Amino acid sequence: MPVGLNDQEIQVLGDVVSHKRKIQRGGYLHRSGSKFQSLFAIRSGFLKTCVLEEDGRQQVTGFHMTGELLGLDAISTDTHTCDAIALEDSEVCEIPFAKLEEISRTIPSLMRHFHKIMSREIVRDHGVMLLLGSMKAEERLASFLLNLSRRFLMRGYSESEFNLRMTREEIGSYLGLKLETVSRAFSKLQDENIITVDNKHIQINDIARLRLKMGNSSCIT
Amino acid sequence: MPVGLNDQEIQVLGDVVSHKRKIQRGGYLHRSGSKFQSLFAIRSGFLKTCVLEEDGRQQVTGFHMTGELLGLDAISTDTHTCDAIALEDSEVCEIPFAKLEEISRTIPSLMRHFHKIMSREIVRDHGVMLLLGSMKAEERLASFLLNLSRRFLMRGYSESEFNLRMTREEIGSYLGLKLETVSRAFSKLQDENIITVDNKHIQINDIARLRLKMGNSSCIT
DNA sequence: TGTTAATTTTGATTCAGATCAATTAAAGCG
DNA sequence: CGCTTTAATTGATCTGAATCAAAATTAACA
Repeated sequence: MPVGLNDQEIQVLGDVVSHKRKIQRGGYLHRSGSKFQSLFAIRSGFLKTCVLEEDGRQQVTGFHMTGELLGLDAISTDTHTCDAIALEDSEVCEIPFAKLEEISRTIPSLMRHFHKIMSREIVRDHGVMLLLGSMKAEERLASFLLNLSRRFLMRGYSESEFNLRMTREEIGSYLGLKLETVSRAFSKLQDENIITVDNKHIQINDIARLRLKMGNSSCIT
Repeated sequence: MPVGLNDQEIQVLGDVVSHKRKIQRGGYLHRSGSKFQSLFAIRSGFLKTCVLEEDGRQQVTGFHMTGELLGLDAISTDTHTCDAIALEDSEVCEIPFAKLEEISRTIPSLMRHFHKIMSREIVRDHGVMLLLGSMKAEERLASFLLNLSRRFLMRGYSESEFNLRMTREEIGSYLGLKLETVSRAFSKLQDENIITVDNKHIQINDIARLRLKMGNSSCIT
């Protein structure tokens, strides 16, 4: 559901503007404050975006996987507003933004598509705002897992079994919870036989009940 | 800070595509689920956007004033994802989106400007996510007031004295708090002589201390 | 492969904010 | 203008998540 391109669309963009870049686990794709030149389409891997607060702690603003587009926030001021860090070895395709704008002038469908992607990011953020503003810990985690599940499914992976790339602390940061609370929520869902947790390996045993846990189905579509 | 156009920019757009529309207090500019055709530039007034949850309660996703652009979320699916309701008599300028895209193809600076506006909305949402994910009640209210203050200032109004257009409940919904908590936070700030509250009338007595209250200055820029 | 560091789980306690409840104040309206 | 409805304040209590603390597990790496 989050900002995404299908394989074919990535291909089209790739033909036009392609400059691949590898980032290894823990490496930065870009840093907050750095000059914005290009958007990045993720070809493989898994990244997080986060902002550094002055006290040194960081707040995760999103997790991003293959097919998603990073850097949309930087268009506003020509400066990146967050760090993008690889949670596993990743490969991205650099898309010089000026070029993208230029090309989209002559290909209306590309322009339209790009606008839809930006808009989808806004809708996604509103979903997260709803989650943070109105859901309790267990509901947040259920939403989060269902969101990951759907994204893995869309990419041809299992929707019921996957490995988390991020720590409990990073999940907590994203969901507005402390890591202990995240851990407890995992344990609770496991006690109810809704999921099976083995450290980073998650198995969803009863997706319907997980959806019920989330309650408010309008969130994180 | 939120998505905005200056007077001149509104003028430019207005020359190209202008169809004004008045919405009286309590009226809908658009409803969730309705077909998306146009963006709306606010010429005067004050609106809120909100999503209706299935239980009938509504969650406020934003407050919007003169010069701001509404409807960006609807581009994604050609369907509005939220309700936009006037909190006071308002006037908007309708901007048919297809026309905007067409024109922006020939005016690069307009296209660029539009992209910046969408991006700014994403940045704004990230700020709200940060607020909801990591700030406590008093800090949230301080952020909210400072944000309003700055927006009023940008529009030529007093930054230290203004009337709220929304209820405590709507503020709470936006900030992820209950209305009682919002009320208590107002009282607390007043007890500390940082602000003076007279129902909907707010006077900021010590903007520096209000900023300190907010703490983490990276939020809601 | 052993040693250290990081991560995760679980328990006990505390606290901010929700909830429940009642009063006061303001706004709509016949 | 008085009556009704809606909004706001304030208090008392309860609760979910934070915090503090310790143990267990996993990962990193020399």
